[in-house]
Amino acid sequence: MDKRKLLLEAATKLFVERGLHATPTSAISKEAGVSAGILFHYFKTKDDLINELYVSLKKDFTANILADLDKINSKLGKIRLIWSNSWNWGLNNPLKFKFLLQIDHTSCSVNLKEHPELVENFNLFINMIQDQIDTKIIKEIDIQFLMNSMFGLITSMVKHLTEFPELRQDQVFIEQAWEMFYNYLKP
Amino acid sequence: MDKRKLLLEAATKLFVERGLHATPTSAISKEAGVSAGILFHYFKTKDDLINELYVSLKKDFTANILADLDKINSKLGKIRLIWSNSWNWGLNNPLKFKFLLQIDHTSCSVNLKEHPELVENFNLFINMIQDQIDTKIIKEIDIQFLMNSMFGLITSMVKHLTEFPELRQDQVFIEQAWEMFYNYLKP
DNA sequence: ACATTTGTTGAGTGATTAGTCAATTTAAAA
DNA sequence: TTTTAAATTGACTAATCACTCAACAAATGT
Repeated sequence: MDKRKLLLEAATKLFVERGLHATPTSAISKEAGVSAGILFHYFKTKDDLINELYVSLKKDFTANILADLDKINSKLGKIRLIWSNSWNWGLNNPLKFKFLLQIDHTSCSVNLKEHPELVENFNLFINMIQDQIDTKIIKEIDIQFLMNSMFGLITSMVKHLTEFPELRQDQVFIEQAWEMFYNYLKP
Repeated sequence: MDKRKLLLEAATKLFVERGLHATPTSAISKEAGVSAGILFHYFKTKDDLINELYVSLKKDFTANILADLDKINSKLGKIRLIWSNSWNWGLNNPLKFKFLLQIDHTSCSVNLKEHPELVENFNLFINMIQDQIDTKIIKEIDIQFLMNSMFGLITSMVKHLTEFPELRQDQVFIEQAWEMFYNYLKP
């Protein structure tokens, strides 16, 4: 029974259900089934909890979307894998996914650049794309822009499929959307 | 000096800058340059203010993206116009745009379906797309899914262009992104 | 001119919240 | 076993917040 973990999970659930502004720390500890005080044993402040939760989920996400990348040889295949990895993580972790989205759209003083693990994965992605541009596998394009478009597209589609699960022939959508996106990336 | 309007504008700014959870009503009235009490003359509660702000901006947005639609005859041209209208509204109203995004990604008990004006515009859009599917101008696709993908893509790109204005050859991006999306829509 | 409504103020209130802390339990080390 | 350290509790506090209200000002109608 790792109470720290219980707190983080309870927080994720409540933040997504009610929003940051309507989730007191007392509700979090109650949901986690622990005392009110222990929250401040593991986290200095409420903001600190939000921060740590966000960073840990972001790490979870980036680690997962880069999984098995070395098993693919084709350069294009690598982007394609990242594409479906992101998609699958989103569909398999709807709560975590919604929490990340929520924070990404709120001013929340979380500085991701302080976390070397994240910066490293981020650079890995950037370098990979740059290499693909250099070798003319994809067209000349601002990489940040590409990244945001890509995740923006995935995000909105995953959000929709999570809301309307009856639609889910997941893999079909992944494939179709990928084709659209690759059409855009082609030189 | 419409104090109601001043309050809404101040609220938009502060909500975007600090987030809902870190913006007390006192800060809003201070930013607006009015007394603390008057906020509750114009809005029953803080949530009520958030609600009214959101609905009014959503109306502003939908009204604008459907503007001049009757001046275009080509069916495809109509979607294309909605595309660039959305894009332009986002770029021209960055604060309002970010606020809408923020609420859309937070659980906030705002019920848009209570507002006939919004429902009407929403149906207008849906019917237009359905007609285009029927006349084989675009492919068979779940309309809600199409809508979310479309606005998801626009959203992420607008967000990026707002953050990095140096990139902005706006119209080029609008055109390129539209081509990608149309490629997806083609039967 | 007066009366009536509407807009505006800001000090005040009760409720809620983040965060503390002394006391107690549990676990680990010696 | 004894000692020491770490985890856990929940009542408590100080601060903050949403919201009220009595008093006043401005506008509007008669």
